[in-house]
Amino acid sequence: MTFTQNKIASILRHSGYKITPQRRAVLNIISQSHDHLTPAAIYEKVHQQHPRIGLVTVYRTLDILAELGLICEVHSGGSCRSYLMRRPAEHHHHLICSDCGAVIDFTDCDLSNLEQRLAREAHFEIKGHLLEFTGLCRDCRKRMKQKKAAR
Amino acid sequence: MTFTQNKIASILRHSGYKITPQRRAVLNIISQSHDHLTPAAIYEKVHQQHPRIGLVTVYRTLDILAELGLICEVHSGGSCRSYLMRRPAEHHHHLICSDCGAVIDFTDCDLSNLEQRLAREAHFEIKGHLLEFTGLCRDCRKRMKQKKAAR
DNA sequence: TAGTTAATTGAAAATAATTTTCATTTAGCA
DNA sequence: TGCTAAATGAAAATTATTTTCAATTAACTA
Ligand SMILES: [Zn+2]
Ligand SMILES: [Zn+2]
Ligand SMILES: [Zn+2]
Ligand SMILES: [Zn+2]
Repeated sequence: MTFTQNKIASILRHSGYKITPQRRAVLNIISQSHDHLTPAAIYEKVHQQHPRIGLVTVYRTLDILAELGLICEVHSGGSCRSYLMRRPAEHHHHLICSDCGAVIDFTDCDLSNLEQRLAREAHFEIKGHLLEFTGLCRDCRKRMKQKKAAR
Repeated sequence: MTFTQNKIASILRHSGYKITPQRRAVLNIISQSHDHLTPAAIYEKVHQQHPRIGLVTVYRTLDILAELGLICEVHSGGSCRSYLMRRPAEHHHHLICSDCGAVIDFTDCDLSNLEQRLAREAHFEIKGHLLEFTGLCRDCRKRMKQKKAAR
């Protein structure tokens, strides 16, 4: 479950941002897709429902949504800057299929031991972390097995 | 300690690549810097010693070196596509200072429990992971403290 | 060591990604 | 219903990356 429309609207408003149809449209697209989407892909989809929207607005909207933590940026695998809807409240990470790009969330990263050790050893004050696993999703594994069997 | 020049040359040659002065120069710059460098920054430095080198060659060289695992790509923090020398043989990760960009390596990530759990729950075949911590390095922490004290 | 050849290079052009500028429009509020 | 600051879209500007192609060169062979 993602944030509700209302919750999102309230967060935007409280941060001094207006709720515009364009911003709604971008949010809708991202929350409807389970995959991560590049700015260009988001633009394309939004554009179908909202032909007058500009790519610039998509970029600006993404910056705001990411800044507010409503969406998250995904890095692994080729293209930088893709976006995913953020699950509410909870810190989480992604499992990304290197074949089809499917994204699965997980929440219990439990890096606190590692974090403490590193902070101590490197005299770092750790503020955050980026953790992503890559591999093959269930479907892609199946597909590969079938291919192999067919040979 | 990074790979020796010879080791690197041998890896390149075994993969069918030639050892050119340009490739040497790019490797030297990356291995001499402890920070991660963008393609543009690498180009700038290489260019000083090697004025006739083109940015295109830098891009092509980076692609090859990354493909062979001799350097690694760093993602966090603003600009995508920065490169760091890879420490030999061992799997490792980075601590990145969000203030000055300093990079510190660490090796013992020990994500195997998490990995197994995720593989089981999500039916994923996990092939790799991306883990980076961000925070403040020793020096930047000091600097901040001094600033605070001065107020 | 000279000759051969496929890989590599650099310059320029092409393409793609992102940001800036600015005149016009609009959401949110009184 | 106005008012106003924020947001928008179009176009231009900037930045990042890739492609193309003729000239050069590293590595191998005779
Ligand atoms: Zn898949
Ligand atoms: Zn985490
Ligand atoms: Zn620092
Ligand atoms: Zn690891």
